[in-house]
Amino acid sequence: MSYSYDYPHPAVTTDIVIFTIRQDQLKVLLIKRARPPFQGEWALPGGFVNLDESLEEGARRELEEETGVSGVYLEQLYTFGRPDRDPRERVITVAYYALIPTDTVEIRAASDAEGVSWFSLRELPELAFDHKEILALAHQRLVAKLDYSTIAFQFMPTSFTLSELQQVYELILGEELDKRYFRKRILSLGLVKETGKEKKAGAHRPAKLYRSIHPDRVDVIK
Amino acid sequence: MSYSYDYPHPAVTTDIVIFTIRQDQLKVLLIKRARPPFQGEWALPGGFVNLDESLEEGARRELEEETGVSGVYLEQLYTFGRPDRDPRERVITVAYYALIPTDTVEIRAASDAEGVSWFSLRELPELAFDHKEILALAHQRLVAKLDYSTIAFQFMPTSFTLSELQQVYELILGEELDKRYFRKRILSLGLVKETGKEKKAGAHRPAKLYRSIHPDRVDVIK
DNA sequence: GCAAAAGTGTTATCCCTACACCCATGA
DNA sequence: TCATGGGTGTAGGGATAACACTTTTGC
Repeated sequence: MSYSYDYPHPAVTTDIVIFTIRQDQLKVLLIKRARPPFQGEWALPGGFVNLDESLEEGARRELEEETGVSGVYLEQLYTFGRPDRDPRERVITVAYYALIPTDTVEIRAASDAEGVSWFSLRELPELAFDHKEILALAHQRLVAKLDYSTIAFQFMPTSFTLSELQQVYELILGEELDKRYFRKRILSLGLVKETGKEKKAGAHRPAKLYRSIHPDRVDVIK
Repeated sequence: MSYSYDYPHPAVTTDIVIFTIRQDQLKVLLIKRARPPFQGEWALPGGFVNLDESLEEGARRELEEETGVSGVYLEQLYTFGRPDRDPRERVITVAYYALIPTDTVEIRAASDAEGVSWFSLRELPELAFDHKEILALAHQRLVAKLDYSTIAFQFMPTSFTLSELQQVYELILGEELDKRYFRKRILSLGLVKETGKEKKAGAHRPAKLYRSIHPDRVDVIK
């Protein structure tokens, strides 16, 4: 079977930068390429877009194939199309990034052996294609969005404490925040509400649990 | 001549939202489609990406073909890929937006007869494909960037008065700004400098002319 | 001399920041 | 009772917002 066109067509893929927080670090999912080009090197998960699916559907399909996760936050990042970015043929990739909540149970990447693994942004290996550039842009976008949106909530489980949320901000920003100001600011947005439950976590006062008012939405704030 | 692939490939185009300021209005360039689909309807300029050019090169080529203009600000906006957005075949379009300075001499769209024309954002015709959506997103991006970048400078000629710059902000934002605060703020950025020349424009005090320190760059501010 | 846009300072308000102690719990 | 993280208020400083009159020119 072969497909013919009157003029040349590029291939179109989606690549996904999948972020999560594990072990108090911001991590990204990479897969070890099983085939050339760049065989044996680490790369972002991704693949060709089917002709009957939208770009976002393609990205979600790849995301689910690699991690088994669905229904998480996914946003288009940028489209990369340098003519020589893939040695096989002209490949244009529409890059997305996804945020996976911290409690999402055992996603496939748990097993290192399969060639799928979480990497801290501080300890990235060499990456295939222009994936280093894609990852850097995704990270930059994420950091920028912390400032003017509720994107960080997408890393949180259904209910969470304000200290947990603050830790997520601190991890991504790489700096410590003032506890009182952080709490005042988050609560003043009116975008989280108390669940009425508490989280007991050891020999100290239990923390109130909150949940997002719009768990499926990222609000622009400020 | 025909091109064959082992699996189906989409077509990839670039479409460009070309903004300028004319007649005290924010305008966008549209072309009347000469061929089906959507023959006779207005659409954004754009076209297929050549296999040996990058996406941005393709967009600049289209921009120059439609307007004769080169060297202006151009930024990737978003990639649109609904499977049914073009009735002919699967077409994925990488949308860009461009800003053209107000003084750029007679660009081709001047002649309405050729089926190329400037439209005020307030008086848009029906648009082909999903171009209404693309244009709306470009406008939204432009408005957002006014707030935290020097993108408005890209509409200005090489030298300009602060009142002219303020008018551009007011036009795009659709609201009046305080003259003193505006001047203080712009000057405090340190991104414009006096040319030493003045602009005489009628029966009133001449205005100092300024120019951008980085005419080729959009700085993030605040 | 008058009409028209250019140019200029001060004050009040709000928001952000910095900062330290008590509370509830488990061991 | 002690160690641990949860939870709370206030005062000072800096940035923002509001506001009106004088200057320079062409006619």
